[in-house]
Amino acid sequence: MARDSEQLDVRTRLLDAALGLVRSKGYTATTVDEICAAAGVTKGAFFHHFKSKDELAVAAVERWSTTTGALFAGAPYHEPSDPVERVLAYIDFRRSLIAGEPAGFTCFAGTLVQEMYDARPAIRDACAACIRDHAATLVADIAAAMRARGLNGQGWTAESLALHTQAVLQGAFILAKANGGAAAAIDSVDHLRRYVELLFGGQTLPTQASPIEPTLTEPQP
Amino acid sequence: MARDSEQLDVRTRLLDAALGLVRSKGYTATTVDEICAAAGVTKGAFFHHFKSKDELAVAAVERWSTTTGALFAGAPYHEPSDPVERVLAYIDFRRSLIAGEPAGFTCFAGTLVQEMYDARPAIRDACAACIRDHAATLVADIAAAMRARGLNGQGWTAESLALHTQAVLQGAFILAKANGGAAAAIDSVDHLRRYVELLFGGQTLPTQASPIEPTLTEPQP
DNA sequence: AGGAGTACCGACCAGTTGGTATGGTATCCC
DNA sequence: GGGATACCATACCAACTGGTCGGTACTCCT
Repeated sequence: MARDSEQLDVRTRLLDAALGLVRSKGYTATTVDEICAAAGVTKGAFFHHFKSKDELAVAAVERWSTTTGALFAGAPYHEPSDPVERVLAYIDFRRSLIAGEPAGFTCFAGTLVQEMYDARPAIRDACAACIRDHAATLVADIAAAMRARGLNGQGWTAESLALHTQAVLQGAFILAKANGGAAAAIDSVDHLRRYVELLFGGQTLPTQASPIEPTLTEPQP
Repeated sequence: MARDSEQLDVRTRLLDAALGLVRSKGYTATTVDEICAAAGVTKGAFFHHFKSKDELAVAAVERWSTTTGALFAGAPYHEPSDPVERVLAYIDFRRSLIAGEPAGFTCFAGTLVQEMYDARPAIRDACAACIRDHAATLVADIAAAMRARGLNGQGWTAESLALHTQAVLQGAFILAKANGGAAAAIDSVDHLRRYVELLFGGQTLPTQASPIEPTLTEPQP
């Protein structure tokens, strides 16, 4: 048991180091030596736990999927009884996570798949599963919201709207990286929230006049 | 003049080769030798025209910006007299471009900035300017649409909506790369169109019942 | 003619890359 | 206590990387 926890420790340190480095430098530009240095281990340890750099990448996606999955599963946006409000609360929660440096709030899977989708199918598939699985956690709430508002046969499905939220977030991250800040990304998420409000009827929420509370933008200039 | 056209030819071939390779393999994974081979020139020619690989990247972004700028400037979506319809026609035009392999319809600037935003400020700034300039071409139509529909002080600006369209497109490209096809990206663009319709009043367009013509999806399975 | 400048070639270089070979040590099982 | 195994460190390697440099062919100017 002590051995297992120790093994998990080195392995986890390698994965976390890879997550941080790849999110800011990209996958190809991140070297195995850098990952080892950041994790405080040597190359021998690296290749003891992973057969190759690509295998580490797949494992890192899985770790990213589980850690973010736990974060969202434990987040408070599931509390509202109205499914429409749950969907909006999810968007607000995603919005609240966008702060600081892009490397701190952008999506590892989205970054990785953009770079490696063509060259490494295994990595691409792992990233695709990560994004798809997260989007799937929204489908039940969106479907319930559609039923609650009598929206069906409008030419779109709960699955497509769930994926659309992920597309907006991924695109917002690119804007943030390009503009060097979180402001542009937050603006886009606000548009996403407005879209969901309009889809499900803007009158149902009390915060309609100023749909977004400005308390999360920036502490002090 | 013949010399100039010859110079432009080799330089352009290098830039086009870089555009294609980087869009499918990423910037770091694309080697100078590969670019030279794809362009049919030697390494000596490469470093005659560009002082470094990074300088080529910046020049490639500029070329991408001018070629796509010409494509959009000459596109037919500027024809409708109603500014709302022009905005929707722009979205339809973007939608029609999404077909085939992701490397063929995704955005070079978005791909590049995602990978290099932190390590190479010059490349990031060039990509940011490219995206920002393209978004700026939409602002006049969006602002006119807002005026035409009496939308002001709604908590969003024409600039933010223009950037949001780019965010949706960039995010749609990531979904396409992850899922290995254009379908997911098109779904997201459809949501974007629906958002714009809802913003400016869904009743103003004859295509409201089935907002998207399915003629552009796939020729034959 | 001849010299200067431009465009290009391709062999070469130093540094870096992912990955390996080998050896040492702690723990576990018998 | 002895061997098997997991875990990790160090030294090392072949391949590849961006970039350099001496040389060549060609054009233009005078």
